[in-house]
Amino acid sequence: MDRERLVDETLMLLPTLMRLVERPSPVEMGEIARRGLATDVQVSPGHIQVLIALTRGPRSVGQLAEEVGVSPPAATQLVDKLAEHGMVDRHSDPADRRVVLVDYVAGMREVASRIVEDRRRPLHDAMSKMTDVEALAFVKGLRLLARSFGAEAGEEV
Amino acid sequence: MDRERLVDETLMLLPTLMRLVERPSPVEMGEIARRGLATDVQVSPGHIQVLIALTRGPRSVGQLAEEVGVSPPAATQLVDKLAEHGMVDRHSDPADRRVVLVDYVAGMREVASRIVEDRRRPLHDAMSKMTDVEALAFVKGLRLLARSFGAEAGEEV
DNA sequence: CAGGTTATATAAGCAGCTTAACTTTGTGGG
DNA sequence: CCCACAAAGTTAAGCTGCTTATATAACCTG
Repeated sequence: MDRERLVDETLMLLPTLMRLVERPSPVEMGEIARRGLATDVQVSPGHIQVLIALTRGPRSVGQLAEEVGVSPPAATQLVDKLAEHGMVDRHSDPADRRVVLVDYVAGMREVASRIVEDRRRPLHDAMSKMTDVEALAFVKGLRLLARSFGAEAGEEV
Repeated sequence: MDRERLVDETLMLLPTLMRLVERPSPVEMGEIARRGLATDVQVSPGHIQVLIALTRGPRSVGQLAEEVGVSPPAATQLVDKLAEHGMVDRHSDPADRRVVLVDYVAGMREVASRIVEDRRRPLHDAMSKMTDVEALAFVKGLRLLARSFGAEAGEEV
């Protein structure tokens, strides 16, 4: 099989895809607005990643940075913005007061889930056109790529 | 099967992957340096996309913008930088002098191919761990996602 | 309790994109 | 024939999301 062509097609598709994903969609703003929050919110992929990570429980800023794959200052920034809009809260870990634990503001878990849902939709649509085997292979591919590029970038494991 | 989990994992993986892909890798610079060109070159995913697109023949700036999935000014910028480093050339289309045709500078086709090769490597490594079926499913998934997100972003077809 | 390390935050700066406005070239009806 | 409009590209201005370097506070160890 001609893998070279697949590789090149991936090199063409991946950046284009990410530009589309990054393109601000006004949908979430409406969703937030309906809750009486600020209407000019831009929800970036990074914010979505944080919201998803938090569904699995509170996280320190450092853990978020690692899970999302950004530097600690970038994680601080992501949390700043989400906190600014009342989505999440910071409180320092009683066990280690250097650590800042981030969690949903009470009642915002559901709002977050709706915001994430909006992001999920196009992805869901795309996946509905794949078989189970294809969907699994796709995600497996993403995992392999992330690992491979991570190694290239000198990621310590 | 639990598609929701796959969707969420994709939402977590995709942005992380793109950050890794965007991370400047010093490899290409070395490659370029060996040819006597400037050593401080940063080759972004967008530049790689242009270089790949040009392997299929000369392209107008507008065509490049469309293939790469960016606005015309962004395409101009990409071409600017590649031209600055002597990789590509502009000449106006004799048939329509508004059109600017972009093509490799003589002899740079091979250099470009080496630069792209460096980008290909981690991708190639990752794909070598997939079966043929998986690799095809992966690329098919990327295509579906690009289409789906493109539709969401109001892409005219 | 001094000195080093760790977790987060602040500051400064850069790359890549966007929209808006401008220039040049092509086109089609009066 | 020419004038108004459309199209291709560029220039300008501005924003976002990241990075590294630096600062601050808390923890830990001899």
